[in-house]
Amino acid sequence: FMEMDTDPEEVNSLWPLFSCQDMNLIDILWRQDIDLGDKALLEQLELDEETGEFMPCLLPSEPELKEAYKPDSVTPNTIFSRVDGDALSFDECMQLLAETFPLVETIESPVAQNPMLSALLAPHKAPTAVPVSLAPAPVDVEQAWMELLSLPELQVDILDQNGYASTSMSLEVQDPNYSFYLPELPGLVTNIDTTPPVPLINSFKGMVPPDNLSQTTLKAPELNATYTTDSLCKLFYTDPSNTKPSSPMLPYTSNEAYPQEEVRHKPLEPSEIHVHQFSLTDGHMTTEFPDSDSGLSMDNVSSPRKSHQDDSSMGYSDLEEMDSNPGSNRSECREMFSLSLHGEEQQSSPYNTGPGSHLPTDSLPYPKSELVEGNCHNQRPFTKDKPRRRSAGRQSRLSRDEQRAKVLEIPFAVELIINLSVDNFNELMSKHQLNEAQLVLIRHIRRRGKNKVAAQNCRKRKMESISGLEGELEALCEKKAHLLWESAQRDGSLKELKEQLGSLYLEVFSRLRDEEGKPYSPSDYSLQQTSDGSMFLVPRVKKTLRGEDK
DNA sequence: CTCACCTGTCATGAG
DNA sequence: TACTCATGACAGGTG
Repeated sequence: FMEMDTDPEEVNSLWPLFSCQDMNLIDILWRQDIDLGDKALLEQLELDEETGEFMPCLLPSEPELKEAYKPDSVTPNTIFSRVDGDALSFDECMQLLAETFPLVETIESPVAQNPMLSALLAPHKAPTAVPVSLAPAPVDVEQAWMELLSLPELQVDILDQNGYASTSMSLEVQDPNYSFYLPELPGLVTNIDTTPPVPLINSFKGMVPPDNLSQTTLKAPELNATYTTDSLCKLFYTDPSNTKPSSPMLPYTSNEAYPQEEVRHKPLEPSEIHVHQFSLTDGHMTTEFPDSDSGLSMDNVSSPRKSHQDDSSMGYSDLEEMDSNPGSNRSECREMFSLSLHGEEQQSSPYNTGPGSHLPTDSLPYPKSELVEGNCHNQRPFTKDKPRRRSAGRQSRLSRDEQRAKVLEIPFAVELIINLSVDNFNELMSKHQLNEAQLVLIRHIRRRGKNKVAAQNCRKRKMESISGLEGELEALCEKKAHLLWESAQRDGSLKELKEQLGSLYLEVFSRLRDEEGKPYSPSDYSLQQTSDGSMFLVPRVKKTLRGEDK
C-alpha cells in the first residue's frame, strides 16, 4: 500500500485510520487485484464463443488463497468468508473496499469500475488499481491507452519494431500492455528488479501455471547505458530483496517519478514515441514532447529495427507501413490480442461506433454506405436479398484515420481534412505547425477519405447503371412482347382478311356464267384485277395441256 | 470451411 | 505540376 501510486500526504492522513486488519485487507485485495489485473484474470474469465465476451468463472486457485491468507491472521470478514466459497471477483473486491473505506466511493475512474480495463491496464497502473491510491490523473492516460489498444496496428507496430516480442514472450503477448512496455526498456529486467514482493509472487503463482511464469523472462537486448539506476527506480517499483528476473508486469510508477502533468505525456503511448523519434531526428518539435524525468531518452527507446531506419520513415510512415503489410506480424498479433481487446474496444474506445458512440458518423458529408446500399438494395440484380447488419462493425473501421490522426495529434478533425476545399484546406494547414509525419498523414487521410467517397459514388453509379440497364432490359422485353403480340394480332387480322377475300372470291366466281349459262370452273379460270380496278376472267394455262400441245 | 458480398484502400489514368 | 475524380483490382471482414 505504501508503495502505491498514492499521494504521500493522503497516505499519511489515512494511515492512522487503518487498523492492522485493514492493512491486511488492503494487502489481500491488492493481491486479488494484481491477480485480476494480469493473466490470471483472463484465466478467471471464460470466453463466450457466442458473444465473444468474457464471462467470469470460478478461480482455480482457492487452496493457494487459503494457504496464503490464513483466517486466523485476519479479522473475520465477509471477504474471508468468501475464501471458503467462491473466489472474489474484482467487482466484489471493489464493492467491499467501498464499504470498508467510504473514501473510495469518490473514485469515478471508469477503469476502476471495469474489471477488464483494469486488468489490461494493471501492469502499468497497478497502484491505481488499488482503490486507496485514488489517483485522479491516470484517467487521461487510461483513455489514451484504450485508444491505442484499440488500434491493432499500433500493437503490432510495437511488436514489429522490436522483433522478438511476438516470438519470445508467449505470456506477455496475451496482454498487449507487455508488448508496449517490455521492448521499450531493453535490458531493464535483466538488471533492475521489477518483481513484486514475495507474497505477491506466491499468490500469483497460485493463479498462473509455473511454466507460464518462467516464460516471463524477457530476452532483452543489452542494457542501454542511459538507463540510470535512479531513473529506473523512479520508473519501476523495485524490491531489493528479490533478484529474480521476472515478468515486468508490475512496473509501478510513482508520483514522484511521474507527476500528473507528465503522466499524460509519458512514453505510455508508443505512437508518441514514434513522433518523438521523428522529432528528435528531424530537429524540431522537441518542445512538444519534453523528456520525462525518468531518465529515459527517446533515442534509447528506439528499437533495433527502428535504429537503422530512415528518419523520414518514422512516425506516420510506420503506421502506413503497418497497414500496407498484410503479411507482417500484424495479423498474427491481431489474433493474439483479439481475446483481450475485443471487450475493451467496445467499451472504452472513443472511436467505438456502437450504441452510445459519439463518433459523428451521421454528420459526415459524404453518403454513408447504408445510404448508398439502401438506394440499390431492392434493385440490385445480382445480389441476394440479405439484411444489412454490418454497419456497426464497419463504422469502427471508418475511424482508423481518426485514430491515426489522434495518435499523431493532428489538431483538427478528419472530416475537416477530407471535406475542406483546397483553399480552405491549405489555409488550415498553414495555420498549424505540423511536422512531416503529420503532413503525410493528413495528405493520406485526405486522399483516402476522398477516394472512399469516390469509391462509394463509383459503386453507387455502377449499381445504378446496372439497375438502369436492367430496367432498360425489362422495358425492351416488354416492348418485344408487345410487338410480338401486335404481330400476332396482325397475323390474325390478315388471316381473317384472307379468309374473307377467299370467300368473296368464291362468291364472285360462282356467280359468273359463260355464254351457255354454265358456271366457270375455278380450276380453268381465275379472276384477276388490273391497276385501274377492272376485273378480268383469265383462263388458267395447264402445263399438261401445253406439254400435249407441243 | 467455403462462398458471396461489402467496404476500404491502392494504383492508375483522365481531366 | 498538383490535384481531383473515376474505376479496376485486391484484401479483409462478415454472414
